[in-house]
Parts: sequence; structure tokens; C-alpha cells
Amino acid sequence: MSRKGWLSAKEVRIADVARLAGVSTATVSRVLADPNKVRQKTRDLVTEAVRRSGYTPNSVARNLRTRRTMTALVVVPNLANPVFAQILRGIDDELTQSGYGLVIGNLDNCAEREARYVELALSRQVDGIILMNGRIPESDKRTMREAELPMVAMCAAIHEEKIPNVVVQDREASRAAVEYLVRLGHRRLGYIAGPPPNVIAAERLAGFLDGIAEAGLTERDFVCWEGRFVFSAGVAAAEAFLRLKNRPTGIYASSDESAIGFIKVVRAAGVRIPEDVSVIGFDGIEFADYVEPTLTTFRQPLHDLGRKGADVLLKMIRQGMSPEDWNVRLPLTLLERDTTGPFLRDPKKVSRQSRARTRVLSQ
Amino acid sequence: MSRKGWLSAKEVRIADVARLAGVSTATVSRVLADPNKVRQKTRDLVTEAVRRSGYTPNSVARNLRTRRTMTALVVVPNLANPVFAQILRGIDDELTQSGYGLVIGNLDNCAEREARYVELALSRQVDGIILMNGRIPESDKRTMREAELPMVAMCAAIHEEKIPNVVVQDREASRAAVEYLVRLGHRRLGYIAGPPPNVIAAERLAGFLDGIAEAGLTERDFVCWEGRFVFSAGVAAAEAFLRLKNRPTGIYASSDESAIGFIKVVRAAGVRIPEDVSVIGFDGIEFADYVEPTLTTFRQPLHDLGRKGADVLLKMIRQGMSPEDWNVRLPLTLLERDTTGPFLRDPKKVSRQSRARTRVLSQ
DNA sequence: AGGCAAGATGTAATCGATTACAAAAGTCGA
DNA sequence: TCGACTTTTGTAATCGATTACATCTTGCCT
Repeated sequence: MSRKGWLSAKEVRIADVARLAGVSTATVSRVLADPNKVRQKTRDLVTEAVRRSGYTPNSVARNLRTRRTMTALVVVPNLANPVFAQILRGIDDELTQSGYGLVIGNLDNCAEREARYVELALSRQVDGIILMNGRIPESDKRTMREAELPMVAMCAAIHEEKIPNVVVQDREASRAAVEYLVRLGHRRLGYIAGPPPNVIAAERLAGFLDGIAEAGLTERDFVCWEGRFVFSAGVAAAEAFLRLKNRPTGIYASSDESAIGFIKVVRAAGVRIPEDVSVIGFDGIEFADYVEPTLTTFRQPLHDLGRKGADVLLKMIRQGMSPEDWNVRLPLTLLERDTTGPFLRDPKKVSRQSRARTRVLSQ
Repeated sequence: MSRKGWLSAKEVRIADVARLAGVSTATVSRVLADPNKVRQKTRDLVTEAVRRSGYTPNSVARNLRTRRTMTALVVVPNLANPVFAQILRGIDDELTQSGYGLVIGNLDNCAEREARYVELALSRQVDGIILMNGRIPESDKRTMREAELPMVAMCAAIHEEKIPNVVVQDREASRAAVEYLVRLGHRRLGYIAGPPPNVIAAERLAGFLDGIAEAGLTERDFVCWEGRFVFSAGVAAAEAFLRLKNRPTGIYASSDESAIGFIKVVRAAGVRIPEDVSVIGFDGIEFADYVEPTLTTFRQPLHDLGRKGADVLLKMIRQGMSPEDWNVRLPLTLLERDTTGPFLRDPKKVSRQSRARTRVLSQ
């Protein structure tokens, strides 16, 4: 009952191949799934019939019967963010290697879309889910837990049983960023935060405050600006910064994009980086090495993070929901470049040394 | 016959809902598909049963029966490239609006993966395909044409019947870029190309040559460097540039990333932009506005391009393969910023004026 | 009340594979 | 050559929805 136009061509089914090869559909199926199960001679017959007919199995039918789709759903808050793009590549590599495919669900910070993806998952179109959005409605969590669908949370610590977290050491690295600025002599700091409801943003903020406390600083020694991990957030922070009478000399931005936005604006206003103000970012996107001056930042092991997340998901899918604790927290690397320098009481002409150092965050 | 662990929970099917509501499965199905087809009273009964049981239709089964998946496959060469990320958002918006989902196939410049996606498409897991890879093996083209799967080519002119192209005016804009540099007085030009097998790269190169011819320049007046649209390509081009005795003063890079990579390296070598060398890019990625100096470039209407591509695909899916010519070629916008300036015979101290102009490419 | 059209619901076939189970074919030693 | 056992193949049920067609209600007009 082929439809209007484009399906009119011969739609070849497994039965056609079976007829052509003079065997049953079961045999054809077996040849395709596990060739050793059928005799060499029959196998050749079938293989030839498949080739001649140009048969491709209908995987929708297969998925229905096997109750598996060999596909995982990955929900990202924002595809345009290079951080997620890199993580996705890691996930993709790992899944592909195991014969799984992936569907990417882009939220674009639009809650409404979220429902669509929950739906997708619940309707058995995928075998598991990786969530990278920082906040998930309670109702959805409940629904999905009830559906007992394997699920891992990345970039967003979900404190739920049965949902492992695969994340980086956001809090520790944030603490270390402050420590780094303090060690350079900065005693008045600024922080460009992430969006408040986001769990990662909260972690990094906590780390920042850890560092503040550790350095013996108080509330009067720092300023916080709210951001959304994007360029424009840095721009807004910079504008606020420029209005201050008593400006911080050390800025920690919780994302590279916001660091870069900040730098652009303050430099345009005549502020020198790093002579007047040091800036350190977070993420380690490729771009950070192409701005002027090159951005000091903590690099996330994005590709590894993706692989690890997919690895954990695959384990859950294959072994069923496991009681074991599969939480993972990967360390970051400090890339010390040109936007940070020692605090100068009297910033005059300073010859900038060019660097090329990289050291691993010690914990 | 629930599997090992995670499927042991009650798997609720349409029959369960039907029983609960005291109606047939047909009625339940109708309520879900088109509520007006059933009487108010029955409808309420069913709705309530659905709610109570927590039923979600199994879309794999539905897809098998309806022979549609309401899903499109989008193949991209490189997810990490912000150009594709933006196009994807446009595609996603359009598809979502029409109730379609999308699967993203990331090639990562790895031909082997390509086969996977052809397979995916052929196995009826998607209703249509959008291809953004610049080169598609002949064999695949044939296979897919035979399968008569709706397909549109974006960012890659495929000269095939039944495969509409939705692209930007690569060639025209390239020509205009040269014209722009020439009008500024530059008579010695450099071109950072894309990867040769890529159709887009070829279009842009052709446009560059158009511009050269139009300006009355000859082969001795320009240099070409091969690239791959990425940062590192610009870096390599810059190194070659620096080795030249008679350097070009106007550079046209066929991607923003390569322009940015180029600028970073030549500036480090003491070349001033735009006093010594003018650089114009192509793409208009957000990032181009955050480098120093801000990059003059042709902006692609990425979001619109994505929407348009998806729109054409949906038309093909809904109306069948059409003989009509659905080719689309969108215009670009010149963003005139700070990396370009007039040719200076004797480049001394020049006060740079800050700009904020944008004008639309006239064709 | 009777008749008829329109509307609502149910029955059962169908989509295209996989796979449990049964049946047939092959292998091998006595 | 005859079981006994293993390997290979076939038959038919199954996955979970949709939908053509048949049947049953309902409403309305005379």
C-alpha cells in the first residue's frame, strides 16, 4: 500500500530476500545477525540474495521486536556552546564504538522543549539518556525514574539514587582559580557567575567562596556578577565593573566566553590586561588561545568527559540499573597564559613576558 | 517477557488503557490521535485511564505501522564548528515547529562514519535527510536516490536531479570580498581557501577568482593558501605569508576561524592590522566580534539558512519528491569592522577610527 | 413509530522484523 | 545400518501500535 510518490519503488522486505534465496525469513535474519549460525552454503545463498535485492533491514521493525533501539538521547542546553560540542564528540565516539547511535536534544534554554525529550525517552525511542542541562523539573525526574530508563547526569549534579553523575571538579578548580589569583597578589576579586538555577553554576560559586574563605578574605573583598556562561554576560559584568570606584584587580569568570566578553569591553575602556587587571576563565575552549591577550583558564577534559559519560551509560544499559556508585569527577588543567599577572601596586610600563606554560591542577 | 532489570516495571500498553477505560484499543488510539473522532463522554473515560495508568504510546510500534518516524537526519562535517551549530538551531526550530524531530550525524571529517548514516537513513529510521557535508561518495548518492528518500543538500551544491540545494551565495560574496579589498586600494591579495574536495570551498575559490578577474588583476597579483576552515589553517597560512618577500596587503579568508588564526600569528610577528594588512573573513560567527581588532566579515544568515533547509525538506516529505526546483541561495551581509582599512603606501602612525557599520551586500 | 443518515465504536489485519520451539538434516561410533 | 546426538532450518507467535471495514447507536424528520 505504498504512499503517494516516493515510496512507490520496490520496498524490499526480508520475505523477498528469503524467497529469492529459497530459504525462510528466519534463516535470512540469522545470517544478518550471526552468520556462524548458518551453514556456509546457505549463508552464501542468502548473502547473494541480499546483495542482488539491495535489501536493508527495516530497523523500526527490529527495534519493536527486540525492544531496543541501540540509541541514546543526549540533552544539551545549548548546541552553540563549544563546550557542549566538544563533550558531544566524546560521547559520540564512545557510543559509535559500541554500535550505538545518538540523538541530540537541543534545549536552547527553552523549557518547553524539555517536555519533548522526556516524551521521546519515555516512548521507548532510546535506550538511555545523558542529561547535560543544569536543572530538571522534579516531575520529569520522577517520571523517568519510574520508567526506569538508564540515565546519567553530566555537567549537572543530580542528587538522586540510580542517576550517576559524570562531571568535572568544578568546585575544586574554582577554589584553585581563586587561590591562583591570590598567590599572584590580588586581594580584591571579581567573580562572573553562571545562571543561578544551574547546578554547575552553584558548584563553581561554592568553589569561589571556598577560595575566598581559604585566603582569609571577607565579603568586602569581592564582587559577584550574575552571568549565563556567554559572551554577553561578560560584557554586562564589564560594564558593572567599570562603574565601580574601587575595582577588583583579579577577575575569575566561570566560563571562557564570559571572560572574553569582559576583556573586550574593559580593554576598550582603556584597562590593561594583565597589568591593571588579571582575568582567569574556565572551560579551555580552543578560542581562548586566539584572543588577545591569550586567556589563562582551567581546561575541562571535555572529550574524556564525554567518553566517560557514555561509558557509564552503556554500562547501565547493558547491566541494568546498578546499585554501584558510578559517579565520576574528572580533574581540570590550569592553562597559564597572558591574561594573568602579578598584582602591581603601581602599574607603570611593564614589559610583558610571553609564556607557554601549562601545569596540572594539584589537589 | 521483561528483560533483566530495568524493564521489569509495569510496561503499560494501549490494551491496558483500553481495558481500564472499558473501550477498544481503536478508541484509545483515536482519542490520542484525533480527539474529535470520539464522543465527549468516552473521550473523558479514556483520558482518565491514560492519566491513571501513566501510559505513553510506544512510538517504535507507531512508526512501524504508519511507516513514518517524524524524524529527519542532519549530517554535519564537524559539530565543533560554530557555523554548523547555528544552522542546526535553525533546522531544529523549523522541524520542531512541524512536530518533527532530528537526529544529528556528526562526521568529524571521518568518511567511515558516513556509511553509518547512509545506513540509518536507508533503514527507514528517518523520513528525510539534510546533508551538509561537502562531498558525498557517488555510490551513496546512487543508493539514496534509488531509495527515493527526500533529501536536501546544504552548504554543498550537489548537482543531482531531485536534490534541491539550500545554500548561501558563496560565489557572489567571495567576489564581493575581493571587490571590497580592491576598492580599499589593495592590489596584492592573499586567499585562505577551504579544503579542495569540498564543494563550498570550490565555490568560494571561484568567487575569489571572479573578483580577481573583474579587478583586472593577474596571477602575479595574488597568493592562495589551502586551508580547512579552521583556526590552524589560518596559522599555517600566516606562517607562509610571513616568509614572503613581497607580501599581500589584503587578505580574504574563506572562514572566520582561519582569518582569526591568521591574524593572531601575523600580529605576534609585528604586522599591524589593518595598517599593514587588511583581513576580511567569511561566516560572521559571534566570536568574530570578540577578537582584537574586531573582524570584518561576510555574515551568513545561518539561522535562516537552517530554517529554509528544513522547510524545503518538509515540503518534500509531505508532497513527495517534486519536480519543481526548490533551490535556494540566500544573500550574505557585509559586516565592516576593524580588520580592514585603506591601502597605505607608507604606513606610519595612523589613528584608528572605531566603527560600527553594517551594510548589506548589493549584488 | 419508523426509517435513514451520520456518528461512534469494535474487530481484526497489518507494519517487518526476531526468536522460541519444532522439525529436519547431518555426523559419527558401534 | 542404526540410533543418539548435534547442527541447521522452518513455522508461527510476537513486539505495540494504527486503521479499513463492519457493526451498532444516536438523532432527526415525517
